[in-house]
Amino acid sequence: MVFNALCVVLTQEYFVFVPDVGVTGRLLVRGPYIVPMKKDSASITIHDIASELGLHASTVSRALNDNPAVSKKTRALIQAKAKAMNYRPNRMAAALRKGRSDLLGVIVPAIDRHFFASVIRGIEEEADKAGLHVMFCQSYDDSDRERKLIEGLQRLRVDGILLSVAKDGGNEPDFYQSIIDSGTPVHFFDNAPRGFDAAAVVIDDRRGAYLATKHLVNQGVSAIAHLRGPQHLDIYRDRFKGYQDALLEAGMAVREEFIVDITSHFDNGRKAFAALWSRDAKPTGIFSASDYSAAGVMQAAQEQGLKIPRDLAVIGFANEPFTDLMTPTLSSVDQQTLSMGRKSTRRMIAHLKGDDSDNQRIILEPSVIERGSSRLKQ
Amino acid sequence: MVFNALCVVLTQEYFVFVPDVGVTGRLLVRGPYIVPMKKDSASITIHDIASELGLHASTVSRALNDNPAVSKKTRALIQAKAKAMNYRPNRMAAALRKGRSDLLGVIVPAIDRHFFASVIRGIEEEADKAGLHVMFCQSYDDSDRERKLIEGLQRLRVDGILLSVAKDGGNEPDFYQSIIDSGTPVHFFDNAPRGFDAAAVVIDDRRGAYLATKHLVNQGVSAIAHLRGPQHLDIYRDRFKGYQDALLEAGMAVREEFIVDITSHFDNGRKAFAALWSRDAKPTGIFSASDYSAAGVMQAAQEQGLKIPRDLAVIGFANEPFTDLMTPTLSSVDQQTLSMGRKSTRRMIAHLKGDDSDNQRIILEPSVIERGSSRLKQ
DNA sequence: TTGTAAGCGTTATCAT
DNA sequence: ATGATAACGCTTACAA
Repeated sequence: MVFNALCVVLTQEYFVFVPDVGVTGRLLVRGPYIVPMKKDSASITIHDIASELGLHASTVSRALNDNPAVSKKTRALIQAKAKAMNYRPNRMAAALRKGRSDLLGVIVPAIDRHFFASVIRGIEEEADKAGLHVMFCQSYDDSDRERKLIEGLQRLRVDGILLSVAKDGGNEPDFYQSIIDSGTPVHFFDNAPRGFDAAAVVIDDRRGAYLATKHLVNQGVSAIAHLRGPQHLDIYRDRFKGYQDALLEAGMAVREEFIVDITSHFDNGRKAFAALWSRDAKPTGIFSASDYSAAGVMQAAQEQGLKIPRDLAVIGFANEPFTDLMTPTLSSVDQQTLSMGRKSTRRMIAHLKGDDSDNQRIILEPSVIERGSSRLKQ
Repeated sequence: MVFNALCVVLTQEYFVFVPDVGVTGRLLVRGPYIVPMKKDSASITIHDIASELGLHASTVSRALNDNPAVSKKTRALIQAKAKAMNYRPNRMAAALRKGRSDLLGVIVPAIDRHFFASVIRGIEEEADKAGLHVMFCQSYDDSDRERKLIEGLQRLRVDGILLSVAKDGGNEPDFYQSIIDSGTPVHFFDNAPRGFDAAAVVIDDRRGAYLATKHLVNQGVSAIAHLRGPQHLDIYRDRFKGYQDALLEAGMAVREEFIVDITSHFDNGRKAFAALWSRDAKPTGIFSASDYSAAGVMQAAQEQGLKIPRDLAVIGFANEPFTDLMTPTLSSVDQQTLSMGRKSTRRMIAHLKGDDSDNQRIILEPSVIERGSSRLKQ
């Protein structure tokens, strides 16, 4: 019992009637007295509830956890009392005792990319269902920060980590393996390391790029450029491969002067346009590995007086919501983000329940979203 | 000590040499023996480190917390050992004992709105500096969910909660007051309840709206419509007031037919344009309380063949990054998001350190970002 | 059905 | 400078 208030009563005379005894009389009260204040709900424990009810803390614990061993009556009594006292179970204490925090750690490069916000939504849905809480962190694509975040989550004793690897590519597969070996389950999504068997849910980037490029081919575009992401990352290498697949299938050459290296930013799209238009051969279509860069290209092209899609058809990758706000709207590739989050989380939950056998790579199917920036026919 | 591996050795003969004693001989080993496996780093405790070093756990604790009472030598020894053993302090246990989790709870409507993602970045910066960890949650503007999240954070024993109130406005000021009374410090940002004294960092919405509308006036726009946010929310009432302030100052009437009620969505912008253009009087400028709706208006207007800003000048509110990607780029009002996050967090930290006197409303100054959608004069 | 007691991994207050 | 010990709030095996 904690005392946080001092009630000073020096001397006070009360006129009292005690009903149970039927006695009336005078009562002289002297002080000071220390009187317990109403406790903060954060400091109310099962012991407080127990003592109010003349029970033991263990019974209260059982009742609040719906343990069938406790009688219906006392359970109802206890639960009502807990509610009345505004009791908040201390999850730290429970976690410490149970050796399980019911916390899931999630690390993404940045939460304000719609792609990740949407995956997170999928994760949240499944975690909520399972009664897990989720701790989101941003690596800002910085692998040093990613390592620190992982260690922080381990200190918090999260039950598992869902990770989309930082795109600076600074952490080796060995590092991730060592985390898993240290006893923290790690499942990957989106950008997953290769080189060892780990549970992962990824998109088929090669096929997504193939479909996007093929879409341009189908629209009758014959000179297709590619804004290519950093080639030290698997996902961007795969997108480049898919681009080549579609060109080769259509009998078109992969032309060096039609490839511009970018990172996923708006300004890089503008620069890419400038680079392409400084060369002799001009493309009539662009497949960009990034929506942001595609948006930059569109803006720069329009400033040059080009009509999109007539003079230049554009398609991006990731289906960010702003693609729908542009003029014309920007075609893109959808990555089944919600599904990615849900699937990842469901597998992690299965893993935590003891099924740690599933360390396959699940590969989701992307789909092209056709919008104004690439619609030439029909 | 936990044993998680069984090493079965039935009978095995070893030829051994014991250097310290200088004895050579035969050793007959019988089994089975239970052999401790290398422990998961999550299960290594200060007791393990202590016993490896022949010290006591309390000394290890002191050393790892840089308590000056422990000698330089042993401290270095202990810290090296902890590193070698890949020790991860159990924050749950520390929090339980210290009565302080070093966790900050943050609730925002949605993390994929750039406004909130940016405030969060500011929060993260300051929290990192102070060694606090942050738990982000999304209310999706649902006040039921907001209540559940708050309770969840209380169970986690976060030291304080930073809250941007859900925009469905379902929770009364009394509710928030009761949370604070229950002992959990709550500071508000962005959308803060009125009716009681609570620490809050908000933007001067009225002034932001005034500046935006005045900007249109200065560009020579004479018929200015307003896409008006839900009037049960202070922030949108204020933006409406600022709009009126600027009109009155310019000697313009506030015309009923130029006001359309929206919620902050792209489609509502499109609908608003349709509504405005179905009426007799057509505006030549629009101040929208939301960037998303402003984007919708722009798109719908352009589809009708209107030239922006020539036929219709547009300015939004919030300065979402997509405003820079549009054609033309969309003017908006910046809300000092980073600053909002930083200031909020710094005050909460001061509060947690014992200074709970500061429950003022801090009001930040907004600024107009002029872009293509409203630039009529040079 | 309920009570008792031990223990989860720390930190803080004593001793030594 | 270090060790012993209790306590934080909970769960759970065991006892009654």
